[in-house]
Amino acid sequence: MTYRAPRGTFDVMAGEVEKWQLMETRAREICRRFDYKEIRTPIFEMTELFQRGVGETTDIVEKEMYSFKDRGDRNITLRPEGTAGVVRAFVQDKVFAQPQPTKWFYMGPMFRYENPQAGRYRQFHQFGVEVFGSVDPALDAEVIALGMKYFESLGIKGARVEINSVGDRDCRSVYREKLIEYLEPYKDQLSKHDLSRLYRNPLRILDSKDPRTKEIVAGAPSILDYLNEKSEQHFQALQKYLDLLGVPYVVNDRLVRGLDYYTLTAFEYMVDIPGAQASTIGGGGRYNGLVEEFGGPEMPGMGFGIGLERVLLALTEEGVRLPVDTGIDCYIVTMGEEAKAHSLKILQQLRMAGYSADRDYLDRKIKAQMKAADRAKARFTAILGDEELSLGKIQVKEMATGEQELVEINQLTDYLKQKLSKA
RNA sequence: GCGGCCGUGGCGAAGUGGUUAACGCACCGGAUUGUGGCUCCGGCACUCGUGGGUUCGAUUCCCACCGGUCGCCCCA
Repeated sequence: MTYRAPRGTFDVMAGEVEKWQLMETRAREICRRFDYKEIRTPIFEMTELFQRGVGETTDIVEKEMYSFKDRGDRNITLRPEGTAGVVRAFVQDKVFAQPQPTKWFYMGPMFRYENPQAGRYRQFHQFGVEVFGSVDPALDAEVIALGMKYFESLGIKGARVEINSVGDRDCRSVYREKLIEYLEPYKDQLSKHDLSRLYRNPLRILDSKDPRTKEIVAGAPSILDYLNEKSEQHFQALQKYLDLLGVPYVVNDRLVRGLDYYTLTAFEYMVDIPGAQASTIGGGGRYNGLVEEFGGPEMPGMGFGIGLERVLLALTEEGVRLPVDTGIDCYIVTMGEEAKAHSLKILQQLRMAGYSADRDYLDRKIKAQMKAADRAKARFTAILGDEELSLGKIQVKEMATGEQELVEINQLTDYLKQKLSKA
């Protein structure tokens, strides 16, 4: 084997691609119902956009970006997540000047330079939504519910959501100080990694996986005790709306997302996937300062990103039924050069009439052609030889029953139409 | 970046320091020169990830590298 797909990437072929189509179809459908329009932004952006947007101290920016210089010496990065580009588009195209809110969804590949494992790839895919222009916590609830309905529509039953509030800039800076104050005495007990985050990004220590750190963090103050009036009200209202919508959720005050831009609401979708320890299949939150950060007006935002590779894992794990290969309507078997040539015309007619049809292109004998018809799961096989051709007729065999009829060639389409509509 | 496991035909998988590298599936052909699914027969790896070493001899032993996979960190 000379070439293979780059590390952390993969090809999707027949048998698997149907699952992807299903995930995409359901996403579009749910977005239509919630009135979200699709937005497509470039797969690469200027590196600085992600540095500013995602945050300098995040793992994504520090060690996971696919960055390079293009021939014009520009610093380019393959998008590691969807929000930054969408916000950039919102500002660049001055969509903020239009009636609000703006409700968008997107779907497509994202890139992160990480070591691949179950449910983690270097090119992975996300379905995400972003809403701009409203601070109404009902919108937070709608976004969260949209994701849950998406999982439901795919037949994933075990999805749940954890929510938290990381407060606004004011209360978060107060909390940040309190947290550092609490952690400082344990300085020498923190793992080197956690220690390195103590002053740069202390909130992230809260969801550290290090066992010792976990013990220490267990006694740390909760951000929920430091929410100011506004943040507290927002969080309470969100919970009320989620209850109203019947969305099951758990409040997790240690939940901190890996991106810096979140304010107020932060949440994660989880589903247990045995085999892979990755239980998070999506996450999101509010980012009320991001539009301004990118040079737009003060304009709130809210959204999520869902990892389709992980949805796929959940789908497979829960044994969700997927669309099956239905096979073609008609396979044309021919004998002789004249018949072979004529079959092209018949094929075209069938196809234009809306039927799926195919024939042999490998000069195979009749037996092998029949075998190919069987493999193509053809419901009917039309057999054309010199005898039939001279009569202007064609043998039509129904594969399931083995019944065969001689039909006028120019009535083949009608014949199939009648037969297929009965099934 | 770190750690475990693995690397034999299109796929799955056995095997051994030494003449022809099992088997199953798939595929191709034939039995049936105009008819699929069943059956039977035949074909299908100048070679065991790559390079180096040990040896009279290596797919089998050792080393390195590459790749895959799972995990850590972190996340989707």
